[in-house]
Amino acid sequence: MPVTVLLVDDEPLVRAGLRAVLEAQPDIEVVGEAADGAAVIPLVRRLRPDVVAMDVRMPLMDGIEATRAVLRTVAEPPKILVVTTFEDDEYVYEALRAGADGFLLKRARPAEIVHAVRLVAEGESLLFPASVRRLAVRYGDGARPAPATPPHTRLTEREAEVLRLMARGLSNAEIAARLVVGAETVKSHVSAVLAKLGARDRTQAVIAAYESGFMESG
Amino acid sequence: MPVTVLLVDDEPLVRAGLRAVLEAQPDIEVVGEAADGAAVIPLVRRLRPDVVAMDVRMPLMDGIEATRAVLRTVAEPPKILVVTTFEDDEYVYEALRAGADGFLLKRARPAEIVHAVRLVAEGESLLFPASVRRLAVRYGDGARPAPATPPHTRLTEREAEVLRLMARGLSNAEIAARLVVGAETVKSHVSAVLAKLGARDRTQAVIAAYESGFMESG
DNA sequence: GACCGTCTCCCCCGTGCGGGGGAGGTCCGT
DNA sequence: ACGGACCTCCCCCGCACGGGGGAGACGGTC
Repeated sequence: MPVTVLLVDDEPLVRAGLRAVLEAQPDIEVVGEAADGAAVIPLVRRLRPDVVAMDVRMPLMDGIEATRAVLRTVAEPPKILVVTTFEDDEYVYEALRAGADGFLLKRARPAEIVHAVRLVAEGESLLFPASVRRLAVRYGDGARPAPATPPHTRLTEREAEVLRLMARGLSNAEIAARLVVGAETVKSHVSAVLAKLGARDRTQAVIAAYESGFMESG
Repeated sequence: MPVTVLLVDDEPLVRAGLRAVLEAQPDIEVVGEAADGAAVIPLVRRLRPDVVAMDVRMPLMDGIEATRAVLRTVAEPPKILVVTTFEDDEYVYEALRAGADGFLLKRARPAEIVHAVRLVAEGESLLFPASVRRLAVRYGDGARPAPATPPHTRLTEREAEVLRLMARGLSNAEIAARLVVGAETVKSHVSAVLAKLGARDRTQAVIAAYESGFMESG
C-alpha cells in the first residue's frame, strides 16, 4: 500500500511541484490538496492521509496552528511534515512543539523530499528523533503551562557563530579559544543553541545546521 | 591579492570545470594545471600557488603520493585540497595522513567548491580541524613507523549502518536498541568509524558523513 | 528610571562518550 | 587447516559534555 500524502500550501506552484515530485514515486500517492491550514481538518478526516506536507506561512491559519489543530482533534492523526524555508526558522521550534514529525526545506532536492516523506511515514522523526517529544513533555506537563510568549527561537549572532563552529567539528574549548571568551561562556551559548534547535546534544544541533541549509549560508 | 590555485587532475574535463567555477570568483585565480601528480613539484616551485586542488586517482603518481612529495620537498608548501569522489573514500584517510588540508567531492556544488578553496587558503582544515595533525602525530612519531599495510579505511556494512544512525542524531544506547545489540558493541563500531574517518568525536564523524555525500546515498 | 535581551562568567553534578586494552564467535578465501 | 576480516561483548578510565541554577554588565526600548 502506497504512502498517501495531503499537500497543504497556499501557493499552487509549490503544490504542483510537490505533487510532481512525489507522484513520480510508485510508492507515494498524493490524495489531496489544500490551500490553507483552515481547510486541513475535514480533509484529513475524509482522506486519512499518512502524511500531511504542511506549509508554514498561509493566509488564514498557519501551519503551526493547523498542526496543533489536527493533532488535537483527529483520532489517529497523520504524520506532519512541515515544509518551510530557512527564513522561517523561527517557526521550526514552534512546529516541533506543536507536534510536527519533521520539517523539510522547500529548496531541498526532489530525492530529499521523497526521502523525507518516506521517513516520517515510517514513523521516523526527520530531524530530532527524541527531542520532539522531549520538548513537548517539558513544556506540556510542567508546573506552569507553556509560556504565552514563546521563547525566542531565532539564534542570536553569537549563537549562530557558535553553531557554525560546532558544525565544523570544534570542541567547546576550541570554540572558546577561537572566540577569545571563557569556556563557560561557550557552554552557555551551546546550551542556548541546543534549546532553540530542540537538539539533545551538539551532534543533533549540527545535523539541524546541515539539514536546514544553515551551513550553506556562510 | 587573490588566492592562487593549481589544478591537478588527469581529466581535462574536470580541470576545465574547476577552472570555470573558480575563475568566476574575483578573489580566486587558477595559475596552472597539471595532468598528473608527477608533474606537480616543479609546477609548485615555479608557480607558488596558495592551494593545490589535487585529484586522487591519476595514472603515474596518485594524489596521495604527490601530496607527500610536495609537503616533503617544498619549503613553504601550498595548502592541499584533495578532490575526490565518495567512492574513493578509502583514500581520504590516507590523504589526511599524507598531510592534506581538506578534501572535496567532485559532485559538490560550485559554491561549495569555492568555499572549500577559500577555507583551506585561510589555513582552515576543511573537514577535520585538529584530527589531521592528531593522526599525523600518532602515526608519525610512534614507536614503530606507520604500518606498511594501511588500516582498512572503507567502512564495513555494520559501521556504515552505525554511522547512518549517528548522523540521524541517535545516541549509542539508541543505536544499540535499534540494532538489537549491546551498548559495548555499538561503542566498538563507533570507535572504528571515528578511526577510519579520522574524526575525533561523533560530531566530526557526522560532519564527515554530510560533507562526503554519505548521507545522500541512503 | 525600569525593563529586557544579549553576552559574559560562575557554581555543582551526573553521565554519555571515547581511548586503551582484550576475547570469543562466525564466515570466507587460500 | 590456517589466517584474517568482521561482529559481538567485556574491562577500566578520564574527561568533555550538557542540565540546573545564578549573576553582573551593557545596550537598547518604553
